[in-house]
Amino acid sequence: MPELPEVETIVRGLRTVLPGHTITSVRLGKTDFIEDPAALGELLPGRRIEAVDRMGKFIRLGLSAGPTAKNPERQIDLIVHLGMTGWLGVRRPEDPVAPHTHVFFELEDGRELRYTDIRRFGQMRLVPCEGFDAFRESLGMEPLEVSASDFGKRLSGRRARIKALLLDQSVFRGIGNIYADESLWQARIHPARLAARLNSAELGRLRQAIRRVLLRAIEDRGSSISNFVDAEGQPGEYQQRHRAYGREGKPCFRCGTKIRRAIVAGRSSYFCPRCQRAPRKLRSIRRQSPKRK
DNA sequence: AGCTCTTCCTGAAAGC
DNA sequence: TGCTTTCAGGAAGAGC
Repeated sequence: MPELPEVETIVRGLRTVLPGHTITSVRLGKTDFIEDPAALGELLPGRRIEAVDRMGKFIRLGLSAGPTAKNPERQIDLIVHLGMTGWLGVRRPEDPVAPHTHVFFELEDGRELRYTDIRRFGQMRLVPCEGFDAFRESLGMEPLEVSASDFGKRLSGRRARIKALLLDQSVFRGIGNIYADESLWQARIHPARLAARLNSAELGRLRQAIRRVLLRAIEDRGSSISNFVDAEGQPGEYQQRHRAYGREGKPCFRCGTKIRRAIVAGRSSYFCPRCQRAPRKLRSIRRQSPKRK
């Protein structure tokens, strides 16, 4: 569910209600997605939430130095990744608790910041300030901030399929399966094209397509495919603008050809076989995927 | 370097 | 109806 626009939507919601508030205690359910569960209870109570922002698909809560806790002088970031089904939002204690809610951060005003994650593919960890640069450098560039020349540099010479690189968070951070397909459709580039074979016009179109798609999706507060809701519990609307993702067999919005689905980079990929021409090599290879077992 | 397959987990939808 | 299989917005690791 959560790619860059959905995470941005969650972050914007949290930013209006969290900064300035202090975590008083932490309650945990299942913790197998938390790097160091005990550290949450040890290090977070007494810290004030100073900032809420997003890095790719990661949410960062910037926390003040602790009061009497150990290492009181050090600031810490709480880093949260929503995985496939994660959700983070603020509720009152009397509000019903959604199933699969596994972390409650109690705030000084009585409210609770809750983390819910059905599949627990999310991640939660504390990153001390001295570890932050290393963390950030493990991620690629923000797709909404990358210049045209950096965009080209990141992809030039790469023999991987363009879709695989768009999904690679160390190249650009924040693009997932939906927005990769939507951007490639918009740019009229087949997902299985090798990045090194894209010409400069195609690279330019792709960068612009990514920008347009992501910005519009953020305006629409993300895509709600099955159960994504924002920090307030409202669904997004961008799914109504999908042009490729999930549209197998339906007519292309540009040319009317039926949208096809194929596995590229190990993921379901939707594209228009007419607007997005397959690379020559590929047409001979890769027909049927062998059924295992 | 890059590809495919597997795994983590739960639930919805499709298949029989 | 009911049981089984497949698939899902993510990502890391193994093996080739």
